[in-house]
Amino acid sequence: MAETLKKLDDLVALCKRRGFIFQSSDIYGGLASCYDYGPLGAELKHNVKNAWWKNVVQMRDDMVGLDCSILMHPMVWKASGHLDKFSDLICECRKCNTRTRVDHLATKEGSDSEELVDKVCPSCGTTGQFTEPMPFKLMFETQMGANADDSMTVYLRPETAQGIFANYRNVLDSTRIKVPFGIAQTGKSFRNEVTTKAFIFRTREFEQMEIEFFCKPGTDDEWYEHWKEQRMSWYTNLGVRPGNLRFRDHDPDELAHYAKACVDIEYKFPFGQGDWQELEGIANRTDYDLRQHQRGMRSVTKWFEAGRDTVKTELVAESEDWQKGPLSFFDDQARERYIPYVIEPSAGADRGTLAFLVDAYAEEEVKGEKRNVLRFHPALAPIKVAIFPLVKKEGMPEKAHAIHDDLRRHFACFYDEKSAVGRRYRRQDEAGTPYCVCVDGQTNEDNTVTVRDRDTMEQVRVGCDQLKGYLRDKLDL
RNA sequence: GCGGGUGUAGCUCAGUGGUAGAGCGUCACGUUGCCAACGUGAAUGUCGUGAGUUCAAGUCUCAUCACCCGCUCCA
Repeated sequence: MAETLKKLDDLVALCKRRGFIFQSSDIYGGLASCYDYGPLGAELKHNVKNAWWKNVVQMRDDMVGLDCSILMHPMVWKASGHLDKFSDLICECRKCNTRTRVDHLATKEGSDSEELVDKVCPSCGTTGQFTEPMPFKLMFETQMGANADDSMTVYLRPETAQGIFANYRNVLDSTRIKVPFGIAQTGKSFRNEVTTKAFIFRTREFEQMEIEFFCKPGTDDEWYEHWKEQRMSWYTNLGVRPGNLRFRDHDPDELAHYAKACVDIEYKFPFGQGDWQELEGIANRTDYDLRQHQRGMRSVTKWFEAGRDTVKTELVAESEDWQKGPLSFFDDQARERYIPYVIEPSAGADRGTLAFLVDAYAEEEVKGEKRNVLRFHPALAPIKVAIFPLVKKEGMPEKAHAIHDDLRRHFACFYDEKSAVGRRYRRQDEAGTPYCVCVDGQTNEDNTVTVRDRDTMEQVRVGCDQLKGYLRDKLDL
Protein backbone atom coordinates (compact mmCIF):
# COMPACT_ATOMS: atom_id res chain seq x y z
CA MET A 1 0.00 0.00 0.00
CA ALA A 2 2.47 2.64 1.15
CA GLU A 3 5.33 3.19 -1.27
CA THR A 4 8.79 4.06 -0.02
CA LEU A 5 11.23 6.31 -1.86
CA LYS A 6 12.29 4.84 -5.20
CA LYS A 7 14.54 7.55 -6.52
CA LEU A 8 16.23 10.47 -4.88
CA ASP A 9 14.71 12.94 -7.38
CA ASP A 10 11.30 12.66 -5.72
CA LEU A 11 12.79 13.59 -2.37
CA VAL A 12 14.88 16.41 -3.85
CA ALA A 13 11.70 17.87 -5.38
CA LEU A 14 9.83 17.63 -2.08
CA CYS A 15 12.76 19.16 -0.22
CA LYS A 16 12.75 22.18 -2.47
CA ARG A 17 8.96 22.49 -2.67
CA ARG A 18 8.50 22.47 1.09
CA GLY A 19 11.64 24.32 2.08
CA PHE A 20 13.85 21.58 3.49
CA ILE A 21 16.91 21.91 1.26
CA PHE A 22 17.88 24.33 -1.51
CA GLN A 23 20.84 24.48 -3.86
CA SER A 24 23.37 26.98 -2.52
CA SER A 25 23.63 30.26 -4.44
CA ASP A 26 20.64 29.14 -6.47
CA ILE A 27 20.04 32.58 -8.00
CA TYR A 28 23.57 32.53 -9.42
CA GLY A 29 23.16 29.11 -11.00
CA GLY A 30 24.34 27.22 -7.94
CA LEU A 31 27.69 26.28 -6.47
CA ALA A 32 28.71 22.66 -6.92
CA SER A 33 28.02 20.35 -4.01
CA CYS A 34 26.87 23.11 -1.66
CA TYR A 35 23.38 23.12 -0.20
CA ASP A 36 21.35 25.30 2.14
CA TYR A 37 18.77 24.16 4.66
CA GLY A 38 15.44 25.99 4.36
CA PRO A 39 12.98 26.73 7.19
CA LEU A 40 11.86 23.11 7.69
CA GLY A 41 15.30 21.66 6.93
CA ALA A 42 17.02 23.89 9.48
CA GLU A 43 14.59 22.64 12.14
CA LEU A 44 15.09 19.04 11.08
CA LYS A 45 18.89 19.16 11.10
CA HIS A 46 18.78 21.01 14.40
CA ASN A 47 16.63 18.23 15.84
CA VAL A 48 19.02 15.55 14.51
CA LYS A 49 21.96 17.23 16.23
CA ASN A 50 19.98 17.83 19.41
CA ALA A 51 18.83 14.20 19.53
CA TRP A 52 22.44 13.11 19.12
CA TRP A 53 23.66 15.48 21.82
CA LYS A 54 20.95 14.37 24.22
CA ASN A 55 21.82 10.73 23.55
CA VAL A 56 25.59 10.96 23.90
CA VAL A 57 26.05 13.84 26.38
CA GLN A 58 22.92 14.63 28.37
CA MET A 59 21.99 11.01 29.11
CA ARG A 60 25.49 9.82 30.06
CA ASP A 61 27.76 10.35 33.06
CA ASP A 62 30.94 9.63 31.14
CA MET A 63 30.58 12.21 28.37
CA VAL A 64 31.05 15.98 28.09
CA GLY A 65 30.59 18.40 25.22
CA LEU A 66 32.93 20.75 23.39
CA ASP A 67 32.73 23.34 20.63
CA CYS A 68 36.05 24.11 18.95
CA SER A 69 37.08 26.69 16.39
CA ILE A 70 37.36 25.67 12.77
CA LEU A 71 40.78 27.32 12.37
CA MET A 72 43.53 25.81 14.49
CA HIS A 73 47.29 26.02 14.78
CA PRO A 74 48.57 24.57 11.51
CA MET A 75 50.91 22.24 13.40
CA VAL A 76 47.79 20.37 14.54
CA TRP A 77 47.48 19.08 10.98
CA LYS A 78 51.17 18.33 10.73
CA ALA A 79 51.03 16.21 13.87
CA SER A 80 47.78 14.48 12.97
CA GLY A 81 49.19 13.45 9.60
CA HIS A 82 46.51 15.25 7.61
CA LEU A 83 48.86 17.81 6.09
CA ASP A 84 51.01 15.11 4.53
CA LYS A 85 48.30 12.58 3.79
CA PHE A 86 45.85 15.17 2.52
CA SER A 87 48.20 16.78 0.01
CA ASP A 88 49.09 13.83 -2.15
CA LEU A 89 50.87 14.11 -5.45
CA ILE A 90 48.64 13.10 -8.28
CA CYS A 91 49.19 12.67 -11.99
CA GLU A 92 46.96 12.16 -14.97
CA CYS A 93 47.19 9.51 -17.67
CA ARG A 94 47.41 11.28 -21.04
CA LYS A 95 45.76 8.33 -22.71
CA CYS A 96 42.57 7.95 -20.68
CA ASN A 97 42.65 11.11 -18.52
CA THR A 98 42.37 9.10 -15.33
CA ARG A 99 43.91 10.74 -12.29
CA THR A 100 45.80 8.57 -9.86
CA ARG A 101 47.85 9.17 -6.74
CA VAL A 102 51.51 8.82 -7.61
CA ASP A 103 52.15 6.55 -4.64
CA HIS A 104 49.35 4.26 -5.81
CA LEU A 105 50.90 3.67 -9.23
CA ALA A 106 52.26 0.20 -9.81
CA THR A 107 55.47 -0.37 -11.69
CA LYS A 108 55.43 -2.57 -14.77
CA GLU A 109 56.30 -6.15 -14.12
CA GLY A 110 59.94 -7.10 -13.59
CA SER A 111 61.04 -3.59 -12.74
CA ASP A 112 61.61 -1.86 -9.42
CA SER A 113 61.98 1.55 -11.00
CA GLU A 114 60.56 4.55 -9.19
CA GLU A 115 60.48 6.60 -12.40
CA LEU A 116 57.11 7.76 -13.68
CA VAL A 117 57.91 6.53 -17.20
CA ASP A 118 57.96 2.99 -15.85
CA LYS A 119 54.61 3.23 -14.09
CA VAL A 120 51.42 1.67 -15.40
CA CYS A 121 48.05 3.36 -15.54
CA PRO A 122 45.67 1.31 -13.37
CA SER A 123 42.76 2.34 -15.58
CA CYS A 124 43.88 1.66 -19.15
CA GLY A 125 47.16 -0.22 -18.64
CA THR A 126 49.26 2.23 -20.63
CA THR A 127 52.84 2.63 -19.41
CA GLY A 128 54.52 5.95 -18.80
CA GLN A 129 52.05 8.36 -20.36
CA PHE A 130 51.63 10.56 -17.31
CA THR A 131 51.56 14.30 -16.81
CA GLU A 132 53.94 15.84 -14.26
CA PRO A 133 52.85 15.10 -10.69
CA MET A 134 50.87 17.93 -9.13
CA PRO A 135 49.89 18.39 -5.52
CA PHE A 136 46.27 17.57 -4.89
CA LYS A 137 45.19 19.55 -1.88
CA LEU A 138 42.43 17.89 0.06
CA MET A 139 42.47 20.53 2.80
CA PHE A 140 41.06 24.00 2.18
CA GLU A 141 43.67 26.68 2.83
CA THR A 142 43.30 30.29 3.76
CA GLN A 143 45.50 33.10 5.02
CA MET A 144 45.42 34.39 8.57
CA GLY A 145 46.51 37.98 9.07
CA ALA A 146 45.48 40.88 6.86
CA ASN A 147 49.06 42.00 6.16
CA ALA A 148 50.58 39.88 3.44
CA ASP A 149 53.98 40.18 5.16
CA ASP A 150 53.11 38.38 8.35
CA SER A 151 50.15 36.30 7.25
CA MET A 152 50.40 32.54 7.45
CA THR A 153 48.66 29.64 5.82
CA VAL A 154 46.03 28.02 7.98
CA TYR A 155 43.61 25.23 7.14
CA LEU A 156 39.90 24.73 7.47
CA ARG A 157 39.62 21.62 9.62
CA PRO A 158 39.00 18.41 7.65
CA GLU A 159 37.58 16.80 10.79
CA THR A 160 36.41 18.02 14.18
CA ALA A 161 38.28 15.25 15.97
CA GLN A 162 41.60 17.07 16.25
CA GLY A 163 39.99 19.92 18.16
CA ILE A 164 38.99 17.36 20.76
CA PHE A 165 42.51 15.91 21.02
CA ALA A 166 43.91 19.43 21.30
CA ASN A 167 41.55 20.10 24.24
CA TYR A 168 41.73 16.73 25.95
CA ARG A 169 44.16 18.09 28.55
CA ASN A 170 41.99 21.19 29.16
CA VAL A 171 38.90 19.05 29.69
CA LEU A 172 40.71 16.74 32.13
CA ASP A 173 42.03 19.73 34.09
CA SER A 174 38.75 21.62 34.26
CA THR A 175 36.09 18.95 34.89
CA ARG A 176 37.46 16.36 37.36
CA ILE A 177 36.34 13.73 34.85
CA LYS A 178 38.42 10.55 34.64
CA VAL A 179 39.28 7.93 32.04
CA PRO A 180 37.19 6.24 30.71
CA PHE A 181 35.36 9.27 29.38
CA GLY A 182 34.42 10.86 26.11
CA ILE A 183 34.15 14.27 24.49
CA ALA A 184 31.43 15.05 21.95
CA GLN A 185 31.34 17.81 19.40
CA THR A 186 29.26 18.85 16.40
CA GLY A 187 30.52 21.23 13.76
CA LYS A 188 31.46 21.98 10.19
CA SER A 189 34.40 20.33 8.47
CA PHE A 190 35.80 20.87 4.99
CA ARG A 191 37.41 18.51 2.49
CA ASN A 192 38.24 19.12 -1.15
CA GLU A 193 36.78 15.78 -2.21
CA VAL A 194 37.77 14.48 -5.62
CA THR A 195 34.15 13.86 -6.47
CA THR A 196 31.04 14.95 -4.72
CA LYS A 197 27.97 12.83 -4.81
CA ALA A 198 24.23 12.54 -4.62
CA PHE A 199 22.57 15.64 -3.20
CA ILE A 200 23.78 16.34 0.35
CA PHE A 201 25.40 12.91 0.74
CA ARG A 202 28.98 13.93 -0.05
CA THR A 203 29.72 17.63 -0.01
CA ARG A 204 32.93 19.59 0.43
CA GLU A 205 31.53 21.47 3.39
CA PHE A 206 29.73 19.21 5.83
CA GLU A 207 28.78 18.88 9.45
CA GLN A 208 30.09 16.18 11.72
CA MET A 209 28.89 14.74 15.01
CA GLU A 210 32.01 13.24 16.55
CA ILE A 211 32.92 11.52 19.78
CA GLU A 212 36.42 10.75 21.00
CA PHE A 213 36.12 8.24 23.82
CA PHE A 214 39.30 7.87 25.90
CA CYS A 215 39.91 4.55 27.59
CA LYS A 216 42.66 2.48 29.15
CA PRO A 217 44.71 0.46 26.62
CA GLY A 218 43.46 -3.10 26.74
CA THR A 219 39.86 -2.05 27.35
CA ASP A 220 39.61 -0.52 23.88
CA ASP A 221 38.08 -3.58 22.22
CA GLU A 222 35.23 -3.62 24.75
CA TRP A 223 34.52 0.07 24.28
CA TYR A 224 34.67 -0.38 20.52
CA GLU A 225 31.91 -2.99 20.78
CA HIS A 226 29.96 -0.77 23.19
CA TRP A 227 29.92 2.17 20.81
CA LYS A 228 29.18 0.00 17.83
CA GLU A 229 25.94 -1.20 19.42
CA GLN A 230 25.16 2.14 21.02
CA ARG A 231 25.39 4.03 17.73
CA MET A 232 23.37 1.53 15.73
CA SER A 233 20.57 1.64 18.28
CA TRP A 234 20.49 5.43 18.07
CA TYR A 235 19.33 5.22 14.46
CA THR A 236 16.80 2.48 15.04
CA ASN A 237 15.41 4.21 18.15
CA LEU A 238 14.78 7.26 15.99
CA GLY A 239 12.67 5.15 13.68
CA VAL A 240 15.06 4.14 10.91
CA ARG A 241 14.03 0.74 9.55
CA PRO A 242 16.57 -1.85 10.75
CA GLY A 243 16.46 -3.51 7.35
CA ASN A 244 17.94 -0.37 5.82
CA LEU A 245 20.92 -0.37 8.21
CA ARG A 246 23.94 -2.63 8.45
CA PHE A 247 27.49 -2.81 9.79
CA ARG A 248 30.41 -3.11 7.42
CA ASP A 249 33.80 -3.93 8.87
CA HIS A 250 36.79 -2.40 7.12
CA ASP A 251 39.32 -4.76 5.63
CA PRO A 252 42.77 -4.43 7.19
CA ASP A 253 44.15 -2.92 3.98
CA GLU A 254 41.55 -0.17 3.81
CA LEU A 255 42.10 1.03 7.39
CA ALA A 256 43.27 4.61 7.79
CA HIS A 257 46.82 5.20 8.95
CA TYR A 258 45.75 5.75 12.55
CA ALA A 259 43.20 2.97 12.96
CA LYS A 260 43.43 -0.46 14.52
CA ALA A 261 39.85 -1.33 13.56
CA CYS A 262 36.98 0.43 11.88
CA VAL A 263 33.36 -0.37 11.15
CA ASP A 264 30.85 1.65 9.16
CA ILE A 265 27.15 1.94 9.85
CA GLU A 266 25.69 1.95 6.38
CA TYR A 267 22.26 2.96 5.11
CA LYS A 268 20.61 1.68 1.97
CA PHE A 269 20.23 4.91 0.02
CA PRO A 270 18.24 5.08 -3.22
CA PHE A 271 21.11 6.39 -5.37
CA GLY A 272 21.76 4.74 -8.65
CA GLN A 273 21.55 1.03 -7.98
CA GLY A 274 20.42 1.42 -4.39
CA ASP A 275 23.85 1.40 -2.85
CA TRP A 276 24.72 0.93 0.77
CA GLN A 277 26.55 4.04 1.87
CA GLU A 278 28.31 5.11 5.05
CA LEU A 279 26.38 7.07 7.66
CA GLU A 280 28.89 6.83 10.45
CA GLY A 281 32.26 5.25 11.11
CA ILE A 282 33.38 3.81 14.43
CA ALA A 283 37.16 3.58 14.60
CA ASN A 284 39.70 2.44 17.14
CA ARG A 285 42.27 5.22 16.76
CA THR A 286 44.54 3.69 19.41
CA ASP A 287 46.89 6.20 21.08
CA TYR A 288 48.06 7.47 17.71
CA ASP A 289 46.68 11.01 17.91
CA LEU A 290 47.71 11.84 21.47
CA ARG A 291 51.20 10.49 20.85
CA GLN A 292 51.48 12.50 17.66
CA HIS A 293 50.37 15.68 19.43
CA GLN A 294 53.02 15.12 22.08
CA ARG A 295 55.52 15.22 19.22
CA GLY A 296 53.79 18.24 17.73
CA MET A 297 53.94 20.15 21.02
CA ARG A 298 57.70 19.67 21.12
CA SER A 299 58.06 20.72 17.45
CA VAL A 300 56.74 24.28 17.73
CA THR A 301 60.24 25.74 18.02
CA LYS A 302 61.20 23.99 14.80
CA TRP A 303 58.12 25.43 13.19
CA PHE A 304 59.23 28.98 14.09
CA GLU A 305 62.71 28.19 12.84
CA ALA A 306 61.21 27.08 9.51
CA GLY A 307 59.57 30.50 9.17
CA ARG A 308 56.20 29.16 10.16
CA ASP A 309 56.19 27.06 7.04
CA THR A 310 54.21 24.09 8.29
CA VAL A 311 54.79 21.91 5.26
CA LYS A 312 58.57 22.17 5.63
CA THR A 313 58.57 21.64 9.39
CA GLU A 314 59.72 18.19 10.47
CA LEU A 315 58.20 16.70 13.60
CA VAL A 316 60.77 15.82 16.25
CA ALA A 317 61.10 12.15 17.10
CA GLU A 318 58.94 10.63 19.80
CA SER A 319 60.67 10.77 23.17
CA GLU A 320 61.69 7.61 25.00
CA ASP A 321 59.33 8.29 27.89
CA TRP A 322 56.33 9.15 25.73
CA GLN A 323 54.04 7.23 28.08
CA LYS A 324 54.71 9.85 30.75
CA GLY A 325 54.29 12.78 28.34
CA PRO A 326 52.04 15.83 28.83
CA LEU A 327 49.03 14.11 27.24
CA SER A 328 49.27 11.03 29.43
CA PHE A 329 46.70 10.22 32.09
CA PHE A 330 47.53 9.28 35.66
CA ASP A 331 45.15 6.69 37.03
CA ASP A 332 45.28 7.33 40.78
CA GLN A 333 43.38 4.14 41.63
CA ALA A 334 45.76 1.84 39.79
CA ARG A 335 48.72 4.20 40.40
CA GLU A 336 49.77 4.03 36.76
CA ARG A 337 50.30 6.46 33.92
CA TYR A 338 49.42 5.80 30.31
CA ILE A 339 48.34 7.41 27.04
CA PRO A 340 44.66 6.48 26.59
CA TYR A 341 43.35 4.64 23.59
CA VAL A 342 40.59 6.35 21.65
CA ILE A 343 37.35 4.98 20.20
CA GLU A 344 35.88 7.40 17.68
CA PRO A 345 32.24 7.21 16.58
CA SER A 346 32.11 9.81 13.80
CA ALA A 347 28.77 10.58 12.17
CA GLY A 348 27.78 12.89 9.34
CA ALA A 349 24.98 15.23 10.36
CA ASP A 350 24.01 15.96 6.76
CA ARG A 351 23.99 12.38 5.55
CA GLY A 352 22.19 11.37 8.74
CA THR A 353 19.57 14.01 8.05
CA LEU A 354 19.29 12.68 4.49
CA ALA A 355 18.86 9.14 5.77
CA PHE A 356 16.10 10.25 8.15
CA LEU A 357 14.38 12.02 5.25
CA VAL A 358 14.70 9.03 2.93
CA ASP A 359 13.50 6.59 5.55
CA ALA A 360 10.55 8.77 6.56
CA TYR A 361 9.34 9.25 3.00
CA ALA A 362 6.16 7.45 1.96
CA GLU A 363 3.61 7.75 -0.79
CA GLU A 364 0.11 6.50 -0.17
CA GLU A 365 -3.23 6.49 -1.89
CA VAL A 366 -6.11 8.01 0.05
CA LYS A 367 -9.51 7.97 -1.65
CA GLY A 368 -7.88 7.88 -5.07
CA GLU A 369 -5.54 10.79 -4.30
CA LYS A 370 -1.81 10.56 -3.74
CA ARG A 371 -0.54 11.47 -0.29
CA ASN A 372 3.13 12.24 0.38
CA VAL A 373 3.99 11.84 4.02
CA LEU A 374 7.20 12.09 6.00
CA ARG A 375 6.95 9.79 8.98
CA PHE A 376 9.56 11.45 11.16
CA HIS A 377 10.10 10.34 14.72
CA PRO A 378 8.45 13.02 16.88
CA ALA A 379 11.85 14.10 18.22
CA LEU A 380 12.99 14.92 14.68
CA ALA A 381 9.81 16.42 13.21
CA PRO A 382 10.35 20.10 12.36
CA ILE A 383 6.79 20.89 13.49
CA LYS A 384 5.31 18.84 16.32
CA VAL A 385 1.76 20.17 16.31
CA ALA A 386 -0.28 22.11 13.74
CA ILE A 387 -3.38 24.01 14.88
CA PHE A 388 -6.31 24.72 12.56
CA PRO A 389 -9.71 26.33 12.87
CA LEU A 390 -12.08 24.17 10.83
CA VAL A 391 -13.43 27.31 9.13
CA LYS A 392 -12.82 31.02 9.56
CA LYS A 393 -15.94 31.95 11.54
CA GLU A 394 -17.87 31.53 14.78
CA GLY A 395 -14.81 32.38 16.83
CA MET A 396 -12.88 29.31 15.67
CA PRO A 397 -9.76 31.25 14.56
CA GLU A 398 -9.65 33.10 17.91
CA LYS A 399 -9.92 29.87 19.86
CA ALA A 400 -7.32 28.19 17.66
CA HIS A 401 -4.94 31.13 18.14
CA ALA A 402 -5.36 30.85 21.91
CA ILE A 403 -4.49 27.14 21.79
CA HIS A 404 -1.53 27.87 19.53
CA ASP A 405 -0.18 30.52 21.90
CA ASP A 406 -0.38 28.06 24.76
CA LEU A 407 1.12 25.03 22.97
CA ARG A 408 3.98 26.90 21.26
CA ARG A 409 5.59 27.49 24.65
CA HIS A 410 6.16 23.72 24.80
CA PHE A 411 6.39 22.43 21.23
CA ALA A 412 7.33 23.71 17.79
CA CYS A 413 3.86 24.59 16.47
CA PHE A 414 2.32 25.93 13.30
CA TYR A 415 -0.97 27.77 12.85
CA ASP A 416 -2.84 27.54 9.54
CA GLU A 417 -6.29 28.77 8.58
CA LYS A 418 -5.82 29.05 4.82
CA SER A 419 -7.96 27.12 2.32
CA ALA A 420 -9.81 23.87 3.00
CA VAL A 421 -8.91 21.85 6.06
CA GLY A 422 -8.14 18.74 4.00
CA ARG A 423 -5.42 20.62 2.15
CA ARG A 424 -3.94 21.79 5.42
CA TYR A 425 -3.69 18.18 6.61
CA ARG A 426 -1.85 17.32 3.38
CA ARG A 427 0.59 20.16 3.81
CA GLN A 428 1.42 18.96 7.30
CA ASP A 429 1.84 15.40 6.01
CA GLU A 430 4.57 16.66 3.68
CA ALA A 431 6.22 18.55 6.51
CA GLY A 432 6.12 15.40 8.66
CA THR A 433 4.04 16.94 11.47
CA PRO A 434 2.91 14.14 13.82
CA TYR A 435 -0.28 15.80 15.17
CA CYS A 436 -2.86 18.27 13.93
CA VAL A 437 -5.34 19.96 16.26
CA CYS A 438 -8.61 21.20 14.79
CA VAL A 439 -11.01 23.64 16.45
CA ASP A 440 -14.62 23.18 15.26
CA GLY A 441 -18.21 24.03 16.16
CA GLN A 442 -18.29 21.48 18.95
CA THR A 443 -15.36 23.22 20.67
CA ASN A 444 -17.68 26.05 21.73
CA GLU A 445 -20.09 23.59 23.31
CA ASP A 446 -17.86 21.18 25.24
CA ASN A 447 -14.34 22.70 25.02
CA THR A 448 -12.89 19.75 23.10
CA VAL A 449 -10.85 19.64 19.87
CA THR A 450 -10.02 17.01 17.27
CA VAL A 451 -6.49 15.61 17.36
CA ARG A 452 -5.50 13.89 14.15
CA ASP A 453 -2.66 11.38 14.00
CA ARG A 454 -0.36 11.65 10.97
CA ASP A 455 0.32 7.94 10.61
CA THR A 456 -3.05 6.35 11.36
CA MET A 457 -5.12 9.38 10.21
CA GLU A 458 -7.38 8.62 13.16
CA GLN A 459 -9.10 11.44 15.01
CA VAL A 460 -9.88 11.64 18.70
CA ARG A 461 -11.68 14.29 20.76
CA VAL A 462 -9.50 15.74 23.49
CA GLY A 463 -10.53 18.29 26.08
CA CYS A 464 -8.68 21.59 25.73
CA ASP A 465 -7.55 21.37 29.37
CA GLN A 466 -5.98 17.96 28.75
CA LEU A 467 -4.50 18.84 25.34
CA LYS A 468 -1.02 19.79 26.48
CA GLY A 469 -0.55 16.65 28.56
CA TYR A 470 -2.10 14.47 25.88
CA LEU A 471 0.32 15.74 23.24
CA ARG A 472 3.29 15.53 25.58
CA ASP A 473 2.56 11.85 26.21
CA LYS A 474 1.99 11.13 22.54
CA LEU A 475 5.14 12.95 21.43
CA ASP A 476 7.18 11.49 24.31
CA LEU A 477 9.51 14.50 24.38
C1' G B 1 38.48 13.67 -14.12
C1' C B 2 35.86 10.64 -18.32
C1' G B 3 31.19 9.26 -20.98
C1' G B 4 25.82 10.00 -21.47
C1' G B 5 21.45 12.98 -20.27
C1' U B 6 18.88 17.40 -18.51
C1' G B 7 18.17 22.85 -17.67
C1' U B 8 11.46 27.33 -19.91
C1' A B 9 6.68 30.17 -13.71
C1' G B 10 7.41 27.73 -6.81
C1' C B 11 6.75 22.26 -8.95
C1' U B 12 5.88 18.87 -13.40
C1' C B 13 6.47 19.91 -18.26
C1' A B 14 4.61 21.73 -23.65
C1' G B 15 6.71 25.09 -27.08
C1' U B 16 7.90 24.07 -36.23
C1' G B 17 13.87 30.54 -36.19
C1' G B 18 8.51 34.96 -35.96
C1' U B 19 3.41 37.86 -29.62
C1' A B 20 6.10 33.33 -23.31
C1' G B 21 2.25 28.65 -22.55
C1' A B 22 -0.59 24.54 -19.73
C1' G B 23 -1.65 21.68 -15.38
C1' C B 24 -0.68 21.72 -10.31
C1' G B 25 0.71 24.96 -6.44
C1' U B 26 0.50 30.17 -4.26
C1' C B 27 -2.55 34.63 -2.99
C1' A B 28 -7.52 37.33 -2.55
C1' C B 29 -12.90 37.12 -2.27
C1' G B 30 -17.20 34.02 -1.98
C1' U B 31 -19.10 29.20 -0.87
C1' U B 32 -17.84 25.06 2.26
C1' G B 33 -18.50 21.71 8.50
C1' C B 34 -12.66 16.97 8.97
C1' C B 35 -8.58 14.76 4.59
C1' A B 36 -5.12 18.02 -1.98
C1' A B 37 -13.70 20.39 -2.85
C1' C B 38 -16.08 24.34 -5.97
C1' G B 39 -16.72 29.32 -8.27
C1' U B 40 -14.55 34.09 -9.55
C1' G B 41 -10.28 36.85 -9.87
C1' A B 42 -4.89 37.84 -9.33
C1' A B 43 0.33 37.54 -8.99
C1' U B 44 4.49 34.91 -10.63
C1' G B 45 9.65 34.34 -16.21
C1' U B 46 17.75 37.18 -16.36
C1' C B 47 13.66 30.60 -21.15
C1' G B 48 20.74 28.39 -16.23
C1' U B 49 24.83 32.18 -17.75
C1' G B 50 27.85 34.61 -21.65
C1' A B 51 29.09 35.19 -26.59
C1' G B 52 28.13 34.18 -31.92
C1' U B 53 25.03 33.43 -36.53
C1' U B 54 20.41 35.93 -38.21
C1' C B 55 16.06 41.18 -40.15
C1' A B 56 14.55 38.04 -35.93
C1' A B 57 17.15 32.92 -31.13
C1' G B 58 13.56 29.54 -25.74
C1' U B 59 14.62 27.14 -30.67
C1' C B 60 20.84 27.03 -34.51
C1' U B 61 26.50 27.30 -33.09
C1' C B 62 30.42 27.82 -29.39
C1' A B 63 31.92 28.42 -24.44
C1' U B 64 30.60 28.13 -19.44
C1' C B 65 27.71 26.83 -14.82
C1' A B 66 24.59 23.44 -12.23
C1' C B 67 22.04 18.87 -11.52
C1' C B 68 21.02 13.54 -12.69
C1' C B 69 22.83 8.49 -14.45
C1' G B 70 27.20 5.36 -15.23
C1' C B 71 32.58 4.91 -14.56
C1' U B 72 36.74 6.76 -11.61
C1' C B 73 38.04 8.56 -6.85
C1' C B 74 36.93 8.65 -1.64
C1' A B 75 43.68 9.68 4.00
